Amino acid sequence: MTKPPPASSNGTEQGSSANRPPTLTDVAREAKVSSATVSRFLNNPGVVAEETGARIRAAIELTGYIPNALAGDLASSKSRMVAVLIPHLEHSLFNDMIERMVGEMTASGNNVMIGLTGTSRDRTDSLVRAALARRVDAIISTGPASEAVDSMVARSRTLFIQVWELPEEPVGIAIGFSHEDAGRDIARFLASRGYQRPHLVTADSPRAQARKQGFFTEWQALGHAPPSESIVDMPTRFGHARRVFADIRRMDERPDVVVCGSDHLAQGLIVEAQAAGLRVPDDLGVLGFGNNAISGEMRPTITSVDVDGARIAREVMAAIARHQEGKDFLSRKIDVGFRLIARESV
Amino acid sequence: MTKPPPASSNGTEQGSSANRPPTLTDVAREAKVSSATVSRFLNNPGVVAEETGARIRAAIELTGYIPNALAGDLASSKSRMVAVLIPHLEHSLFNDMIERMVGEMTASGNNVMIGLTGTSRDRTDSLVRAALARRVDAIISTGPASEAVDSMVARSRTLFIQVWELPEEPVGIAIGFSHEDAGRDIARFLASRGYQRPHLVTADSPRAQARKQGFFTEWQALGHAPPSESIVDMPTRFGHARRVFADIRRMDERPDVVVCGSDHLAQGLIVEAQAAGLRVPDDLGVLGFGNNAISGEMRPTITSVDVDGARIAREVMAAIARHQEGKDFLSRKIDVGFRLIARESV
DNA sequence: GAAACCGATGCAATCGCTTTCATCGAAAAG
DNA sequence: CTTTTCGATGAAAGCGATTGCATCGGTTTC
Repeated sequence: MTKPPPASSNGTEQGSSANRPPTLTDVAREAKVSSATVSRFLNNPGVVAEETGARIRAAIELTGYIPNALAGDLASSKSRMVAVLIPHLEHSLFNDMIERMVGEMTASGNNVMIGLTGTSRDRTDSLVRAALARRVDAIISTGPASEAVDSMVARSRTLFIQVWELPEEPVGIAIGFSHEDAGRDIARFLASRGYQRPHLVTADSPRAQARKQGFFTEWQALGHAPPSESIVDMPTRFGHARRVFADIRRMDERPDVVVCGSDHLAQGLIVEAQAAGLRVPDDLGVLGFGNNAISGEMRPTITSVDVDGARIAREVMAAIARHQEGKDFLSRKIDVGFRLIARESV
Repeated sequence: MTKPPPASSNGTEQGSSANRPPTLTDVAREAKVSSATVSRFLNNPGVVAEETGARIRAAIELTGYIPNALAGDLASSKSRMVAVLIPHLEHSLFNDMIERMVGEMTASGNNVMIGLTGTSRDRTDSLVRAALARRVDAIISTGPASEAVDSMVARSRTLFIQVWELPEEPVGIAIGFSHEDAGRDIARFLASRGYQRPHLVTADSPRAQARKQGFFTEWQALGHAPPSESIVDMPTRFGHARRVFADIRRMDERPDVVVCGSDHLAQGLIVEAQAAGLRVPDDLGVLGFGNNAISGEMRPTITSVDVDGARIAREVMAAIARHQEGKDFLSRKIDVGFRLIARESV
């Protein structure tokens, strides 16, 4: 339907329909109002008179005007844009959360700039810098940045939201849960199921380490010997399963359950175990993390730890909204908790 | 290391260290040069004298200056930012490609705005609009937009790159391959393996339909009866497997191979088949699409169609570079092809 | 009927950079 | 020794919006 004719028209004196894209002023001229009014119409239609609005709408249609957000953001010194920083896109535990956030942000007229930090601190730093340079309204990150950047962020008006984690003293605010508690609960759960020799697969990430820590402590507090362990690189993924399974088969005292850092890895282990003729969970239990959609659909279904990505997304949105209204935060840490979901694989 | 002291300093007359973030001018004053020089230093260090550069660097350090990209982009009317539009983040065939693109873009100082279009044309349109409003250098999309938007894009200076597809007349340029050819090759391949009754799982997307079309045509040209089919919603994912497998079991003439729209679905089918006691590929072949990392790691490994995501990413980067230099394109369509990778599952 | 108010709009000053053009001293060319 | 050339810098005009303040009819209010 929208089918703007060839730009030009019965424009006033200046035949300004050159080649450059139409500006607010062009629209204003066309609608015979000031550019201020057009701006108001665009940002707050309520304040302009019905009939004027109609004229402006027509002028926009006619000229094929597209607002220049760069100029608008500069003038208003806000960007309607948030940055999301995650380590990876493939094999990410966060995709579900991100997908929801992006959806909600977009729906509320914000845009999302995405940055992949990898595991390098430097990349994170430079991405934070880029985000600050764009004057984003908020930076959502799964990890902390360096101290240098922390202070940059602190000095700026930007809200820094760390998700999936609850550091002692967050730079901005944190929305997440205690990975140590998660590790502890997993230990208790496995103990309650009568498992004797868990094998931990941990990646070299702060979060994974915290879970491991929680697990170790509790497991030993429950009177067991320390569990065995495999280390994998980040991110924890399906493909790691072969090596991990090989590790296990090589051990003298075979583990009776494997605690994985992600559901994808858990899935991989199930596949490996089955390929080797083992039954899950009878011969080997497998526990995932993150409660990805697949865990409910795998055979056997995977026991996992659920983190409410939707809740995190909502809290993030709420935090941004509060921040934009200039309100303060009741608490700088929001614990969204986690839930161990018992299914068939353990 | 970077540890900017409390902003203020022995600044000249104006004690302008108020509360607002430092600007170019602040840095300039501090370094006793004009703001133009600081700007030059930032964008093209080569043109400023060694010693001046040092002073500026120091001033930046001292003030904790972060350039305002909004202002910069407005002034130079380019944004060093590209938009990437994909249907979903979870279960996306494109993640690998996107990850590479984001990596390369970031490395070359560009930022990436990500948009999730879902399957709605409207969402796509409004995201394109948002991208144009931000005056992105390029919009990379896996699908076309509406006509209305097409003309907006055409009118703008923005490069529109459609990936993973090769439409007759791309709006901007297209980097992809023929899905119809892929379907055809799959048909030939299965025929050459002696399969008789393929079952197609297709989603209601143009690309999936094109592949199906190619498959149907070739399969029948080879003298076979039309294959059976299951329809699933987008995106094609692991979880669809249960229903699809149930479909198959219910059929009178059981298929001997299932052609899936993604490796995740293929994985799901293998899991279902095995859970039902079937052996893959002996009792049932399974063919994936996209050559995700898992396909080489599954048991059995999954025969799939590989699309060179890295190549697409490179071509995209090259196209953007060419476009930024104002050069024209030799061709508006770049065929990156595809490769059928035979593994164990078929 | 004058004062106060109000909704709708215009004027013009920003926002923080980039970039053209001009300037200026020093080195190279004549 | 003058004239060019050149490298380094400054002055200032935008870039395209937003927004505080002023204006101006027309209502209300008393």
